[in-house]
Amino acid sequence: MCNGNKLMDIYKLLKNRFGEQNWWPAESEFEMMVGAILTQNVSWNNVEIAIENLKDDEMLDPLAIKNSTLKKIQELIKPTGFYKQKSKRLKRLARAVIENGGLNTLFKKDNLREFLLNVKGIGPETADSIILYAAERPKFVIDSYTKRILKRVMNHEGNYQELQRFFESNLNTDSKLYQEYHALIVELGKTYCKKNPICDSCPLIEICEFGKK
DNA sequence: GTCCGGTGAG
DNA sequence: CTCACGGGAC
Repeated sequence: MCNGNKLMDIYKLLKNRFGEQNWWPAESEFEMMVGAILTQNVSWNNVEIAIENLKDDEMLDPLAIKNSTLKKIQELIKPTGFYKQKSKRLKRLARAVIENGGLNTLFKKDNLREFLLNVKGIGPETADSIILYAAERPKFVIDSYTKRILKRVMNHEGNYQELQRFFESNLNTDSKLYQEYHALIVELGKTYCKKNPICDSCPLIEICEFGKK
C-alpha cells in the first residue's frame, strides 16, 4: 500500500507521457519569487499576464517594488486576483530581500525556509517553490494536486509536512528530480487527475488504486 | 472553516 | 452560467 518505491514508477510514467517540463519559466530569480506569490491559488495563465505587466514597467526588481505604490502594483497584478493581498505580499518580499543583502546572500542561508516562512504571505508551498526553483535546493513541493493524486494512486494521505517527508525519504535528494516531479504532478492534476478524473486514458491507470476500480 | 478575486474552460 | 485555479491569513 504505502510503498515508497512506487514513487519512481509514477515519475517514470508521467515523464514518458508528458516529457521534460523545465519549470520555472522566468528570466531571473526574483521573477520566480514574484511568480510564486502571484500564482497562489490562481492558474499560471493569469500570472503570465501580470508578470508581463510588471516587466513592461520594469517592476521585476526588489527596489522598484519597494519604491512603487500599492495602488500601482495592484493595477499591474490585477489579473491574478487577490490583488490587494498580493500587492502587500510583494512589498514584504521586496523589503525582506533588500534588508538581507539580496538574493545571493539570502539563498545561502541555512535557515532559508524559516526565513521565508517568516515573511507574511509566504506559506509552506510558496517557500518551498522558491527554495526548489529559485535557490535550486532540494525541497519537495506539496500542493493540492499532490495530495489528491497521492490519495488516489496510493491511497496515501497526510498533511503538508508528512507528505513532503514521504517524497523526500523515498527519492534521491536531487533538485532536478524534485523540480520535474512536482511539475509533472501539476500537469497530471490539470489534465487527467482532475476533481472529476479522466481515468481511462490516464498515464497512471495501470498502477492507480483508484483507477483500477 | 471563511475570505480574497480576475480569468478562461466547458 | 458555474467552476477551478501551480495558497495563505485569520
